[in-house]
Amino acid sequence: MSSPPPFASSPNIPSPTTRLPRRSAYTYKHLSLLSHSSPASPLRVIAHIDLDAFYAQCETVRLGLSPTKPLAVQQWQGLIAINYPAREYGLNRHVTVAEAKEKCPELICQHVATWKEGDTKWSYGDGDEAFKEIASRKVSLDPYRLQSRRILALIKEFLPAETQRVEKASIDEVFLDLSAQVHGIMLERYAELRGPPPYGDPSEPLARPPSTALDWAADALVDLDEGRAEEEDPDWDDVAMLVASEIVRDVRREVFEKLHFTCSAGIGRNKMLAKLGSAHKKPNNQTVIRNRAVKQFMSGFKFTKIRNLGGKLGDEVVAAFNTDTVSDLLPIPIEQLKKTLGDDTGSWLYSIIRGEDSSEVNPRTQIKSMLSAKSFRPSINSLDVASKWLRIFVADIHSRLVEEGVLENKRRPKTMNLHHRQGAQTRSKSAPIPMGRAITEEGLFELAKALLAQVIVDGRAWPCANLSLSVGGFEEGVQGNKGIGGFLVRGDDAKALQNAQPKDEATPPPAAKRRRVDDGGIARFFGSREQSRESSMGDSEHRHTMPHLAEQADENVKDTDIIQEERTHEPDPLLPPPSAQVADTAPTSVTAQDDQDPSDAYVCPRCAARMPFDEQAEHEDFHFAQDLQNEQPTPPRPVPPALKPSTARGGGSTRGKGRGRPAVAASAPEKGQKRLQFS
DNA sequence: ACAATGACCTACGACAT
DNA sequence: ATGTCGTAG
Repeated sequence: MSSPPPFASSPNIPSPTTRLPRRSAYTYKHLSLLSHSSPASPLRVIAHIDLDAFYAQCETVRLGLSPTKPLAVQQWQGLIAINYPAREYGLNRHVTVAEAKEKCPELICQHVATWKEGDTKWSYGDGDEAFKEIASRKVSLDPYRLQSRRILALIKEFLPAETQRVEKASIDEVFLDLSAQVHGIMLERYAELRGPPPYGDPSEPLARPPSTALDWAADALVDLDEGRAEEEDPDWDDVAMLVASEIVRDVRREVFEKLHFTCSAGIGRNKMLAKLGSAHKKPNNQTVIRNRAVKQFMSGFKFTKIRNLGGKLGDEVVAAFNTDTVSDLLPIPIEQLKKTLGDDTGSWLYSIIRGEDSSEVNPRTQIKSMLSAKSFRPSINSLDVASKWLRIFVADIHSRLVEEGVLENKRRPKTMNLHHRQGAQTRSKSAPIPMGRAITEEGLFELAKALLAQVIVDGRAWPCANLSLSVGGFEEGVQGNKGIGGFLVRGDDAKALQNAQPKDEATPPPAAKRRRVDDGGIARFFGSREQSRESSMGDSEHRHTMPHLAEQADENVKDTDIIQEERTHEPDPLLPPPSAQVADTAPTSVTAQDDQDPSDAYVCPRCAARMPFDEQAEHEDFHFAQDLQNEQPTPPRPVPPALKPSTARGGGSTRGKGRGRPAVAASAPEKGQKRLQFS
């Protein structure tokens, strides 16, 4: 327990004077990293927001009920969500409806919406009735997706666009990287943070923040680490947390006032801590895990509560070390973790139980796939019945595609997957969704049937216990998409145009030309017939940005796919802006700021380069980028846990290098890396 | 009172081929 | 590119 606190201002060493240190543990560099939401900034602030009993709240809101009434969401005979008032009665998932009503007679059990064969839309109905018709209905989570979208949209609207970084983590959770916004607010509030670093040296510590107590309002604060006192003066990380906490409170208030949903939130220096924090106090509360409280907070947990340790990997760790608590794991040396779990997983675990997690908030709010599925209670036994379900899946997926903006061609899926299960065996088939033509229900249906046919041909298909259909590989509409994929597609379409002969319009594509029988059969339904029908509906006009020339060109399709996948990663080669040339060649001989500054020029405090004022921002960006490259030869340690127990660990063979994450990750074997970013 | 459970539905990502 | 598996809520 006497391990040194992370930062230099440690009160560990009895200071000769009882006076407080006047310097912050944080530097100008840390502050600058903060403004760029860099995971390397120790000042980083991440929030996790989690809607309280989300499905239940959706129903309460939809029905206009008082949120104090106990309510549960029913699916067939089970309960899949229980609101907090109902939990007071000791209800939990998987009491049956009958048991629940016994414990809480006034409980409202609302059944989820369902699709019924032949329906053009899901609908709400009586729960008993739904259960009777379980064989002909499937549940729809659409109402919840809709609310989820509204909430997400509101949050994105509320946060300043310039600094927002929002990741949709699930239907009822988001991560916010508040670093950049917090940085801006801190500069506004504290003039002492604004200037350039003394001597132009970014490694100079910041001045200490005012030592007045911070006002944490009603936030739940986590207990401090041992040896830390509440009276210990705040540093800038505390200030950053406080500012973030204010933002989160405002977000939550907005969501409540505008949409009537309550949520819980966690605020911490990374995603893992934020996530643990949001679950700490529910409902309708927010928890701040200050850096000075991280150890205390973490040590109380079972590590199986930590993301990625809730499954097989967690079991493996439990088995290997005979404990499920964080605190029991802490004394285990990293070498032993690595030996037992593999290098990557071992060092990832070592960090994560110490509250370190450098994973980034992925600014992504759109879904990547959608799936519609049904488990068959008595299994089904015929193609006929299966086809009927495929119809429903397609209707479901198609209507969701419409909401996704596929009709306006904003985004469209590339592939379709069909999963099939009988008993323990599970099989899946997938196929590309023909490009360049409108996506129609009919087309999707025929494609789905073709996939099912493949499964049946493959082997025994009946009785079938589960079927699911999904579409994925969503691509941006071509407007905003400068990716080479889109470019080549365009080129290919053009080629297709040249090759295509009028014959295609008149006759179905000659089957003889096709090597693969499956392709042919499928593509026909997205072919010219569908196409002409679509265009007559005036749909294709929407896609003017990408000239899908109304040609179907089966033979050419195979040429198109090759490059598709290579959507290159972003790290643009950090080209120094013109004004930075000096910096490149003139090393860090920063010494004298001999700026007798003629007021028409800006002189960079770091490299003494002289430039017009309006190039200053760009130039600073250059240094920032350069710093990133210089100080973290390899990205500090994102090291996602190597999942896949079988391969990642044991053999220690890291030869799977060809795949996985881009470029930089390749330089993984870091020697004597310092990992100084936190200490 | 509470934890652990199992079935279900949806979604994401890694990896093997 | 297709298929399987692990994880999570």
